Amino acid sequence: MDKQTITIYDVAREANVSMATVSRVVNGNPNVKPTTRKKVLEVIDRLDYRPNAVARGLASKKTTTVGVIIPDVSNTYFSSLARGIDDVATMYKYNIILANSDGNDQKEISVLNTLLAKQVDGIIFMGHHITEALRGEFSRSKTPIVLAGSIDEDKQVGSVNIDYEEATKDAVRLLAKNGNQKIAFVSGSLRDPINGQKRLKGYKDALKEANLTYTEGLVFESTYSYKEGIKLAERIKNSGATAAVVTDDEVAVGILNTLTDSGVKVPEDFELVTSNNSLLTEIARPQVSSITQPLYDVGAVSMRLLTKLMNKEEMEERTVVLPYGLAEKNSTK
Amino acid sequence: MDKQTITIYDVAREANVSMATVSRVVNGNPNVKPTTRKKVLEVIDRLDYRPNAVARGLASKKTTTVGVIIPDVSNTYFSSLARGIDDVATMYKYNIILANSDGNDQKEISVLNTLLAKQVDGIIFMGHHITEALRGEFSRSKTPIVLAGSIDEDKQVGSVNIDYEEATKDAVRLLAKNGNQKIAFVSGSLRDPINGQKRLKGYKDALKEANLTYTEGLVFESTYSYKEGIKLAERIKNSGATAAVVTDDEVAVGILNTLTDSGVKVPEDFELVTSNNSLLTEIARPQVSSITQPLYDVGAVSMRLLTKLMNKEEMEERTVVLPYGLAEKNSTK
DNA sequence: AAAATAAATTAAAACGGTTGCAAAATTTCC
DNA sequence: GGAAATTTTGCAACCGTTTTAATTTATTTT
Repeated sequence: MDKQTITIYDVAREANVSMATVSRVVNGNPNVKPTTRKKVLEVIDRLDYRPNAVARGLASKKTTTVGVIIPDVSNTYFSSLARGIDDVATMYKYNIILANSDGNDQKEISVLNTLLAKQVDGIIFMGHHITEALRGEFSRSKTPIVLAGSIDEDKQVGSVNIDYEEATKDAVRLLAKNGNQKIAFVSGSLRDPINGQKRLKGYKDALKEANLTYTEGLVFESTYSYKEGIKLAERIKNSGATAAVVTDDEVAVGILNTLTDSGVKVPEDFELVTSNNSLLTEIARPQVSSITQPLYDVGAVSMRLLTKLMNKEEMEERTVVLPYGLAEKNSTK
Repeated sequence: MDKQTITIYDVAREANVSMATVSRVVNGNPNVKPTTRKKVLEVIDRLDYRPNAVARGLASKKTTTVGVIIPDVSNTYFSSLARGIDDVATMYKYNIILANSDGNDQKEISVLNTLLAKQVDGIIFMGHHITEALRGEFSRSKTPIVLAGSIDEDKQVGSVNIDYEEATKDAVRLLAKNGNQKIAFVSGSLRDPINGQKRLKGYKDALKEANLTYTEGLVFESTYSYKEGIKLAERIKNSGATAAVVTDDEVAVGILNTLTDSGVKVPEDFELVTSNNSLLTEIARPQVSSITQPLYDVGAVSMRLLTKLMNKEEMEERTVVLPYGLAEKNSTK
């Protein structure tokens, strides 16, 4: 009953050659006489033969598939990276298996293992905090791995990021220059080294530079959501801060809208700089000044780097740092 | 040099059983004596054996992988669907290969073919307009396919959607009820049957119902982007419309912000209803009334439907229509 | 306790390709 | 025209599982 699938063997028979020759034709191997190639191609076309990628994968030990571990595709930050990843993957004839982890330590490990079981040729990992266990899995596996928009001290794997520390510093500098004495730092989990180490350090350093004192009371940790921003607004206002650097656009806009709705004038009474320069910053009124990150490129470059690792190409540096910018809009003076 | 991979054969040898028995243990086949099972599991654990999914796929003709064709992951509408798809996929032990098509006819076909070559067990397709060529590929392949948030007359494949026609009708009814005589219809490409057939029909029907006349001058076709909304605002205003149903939130907010910035009072002078109820509708000021669609669920249900098709379960209906709602916020009176 | 039945296990054939090596065919060179 | 060199081709092992049919072992039945 099954519309039986036609195999390389069928093609070989019809074309009066061996499977080996068909395989060579399919793989563009040059050691085939032009006339033979033509004959085989005709049969392939006539039978509408399509090589079974699974069988190929088994025989060649290459699946032309890479695994992508992502906290949440429906989050624009990550989906922008994902888009960059897929575009470059496609360019190099790879497909991506996309797996959401919710940034959950357990899921990250289990998903990593299923990806390895599926024999992906490489892995791109996006996450917040890399646990010791995960790091262990990373080094155990001989499959190349690249971190995209995620950092880890252990430089065993490749990674692509921007200089979060300097970027945050620039943002705080701007706020300090504008005369703010109390600048809040509103970030996601400080467990994420991007926040807890890089950005926080940038914040502290910039304060010091401006002769401002660091107080824990001005540091706010939150989850990434608009609602969280709304909740936070009151507390930030009460802290006496007159400005804030925020690491997430949703949170930033939540704060902005809440303050504005309660009569606070932005930027006159309160200044705000956020970090991802997403569409939200354009839509909000006033528009929100923001650090700009080349998200798509971070993804694209990660995948490019991964292709090099998969090809075992020699390379200078596997830790890439992309340039960032600062877009001054209307939430800063 | 290669940390050589350990195979089912190694486990068999170490455990003094045949590969077949190991295979049964791994697959939870009950026909294994408990003591044997235990012995094998110990060896598996000791050797840290992990079944090669590619070999399994070849032997069993099942890859526990489904292909997902998506116009653009970085678009929140689709990434919401994608998230629902992946969650249910994970629940049923499937992984997804995600491939962006940009809604491009050519890419859709080529991507479909590589997914089939990779022997995915099923496919979820999201797209705007299904060409004859694509439909041909669909029916040629015996791999189950489900359309998510996409429609096609040809009911050969499964699909999950909301009733776009009724939803649009409801939105227009609301605007008509509020006294608007000239209601604009701002949609994406009319080539997409969701717009060109369903929604447009709902729009026309509602107009008729309210004794309003349909004019082409009030129909605006645009691409889905904030910028496009900005451009459109002026034209819409000049059309004499005092209200609009918009099919995309970015476009809607673009229109809203532009009108507001130019002094038009919303909802007093102009009313607006959009269609996806994304975060943008909350962030914009005033907040935008919107049709509500269970995007995550559309994805989730699509995947659930696909699992049934992959299992060859008998079922009544493979065309699922999920409920929608209408959230009245501040862009309508 | 032998015969019949059921349960557990094994051997070996797929699954559909790739690839190293040897053989065959072709071309080159004197 | 024939040996040597080169290009094409085919053979067959291999990739790591699943799965069927056959065999062995254990359990019931009488």
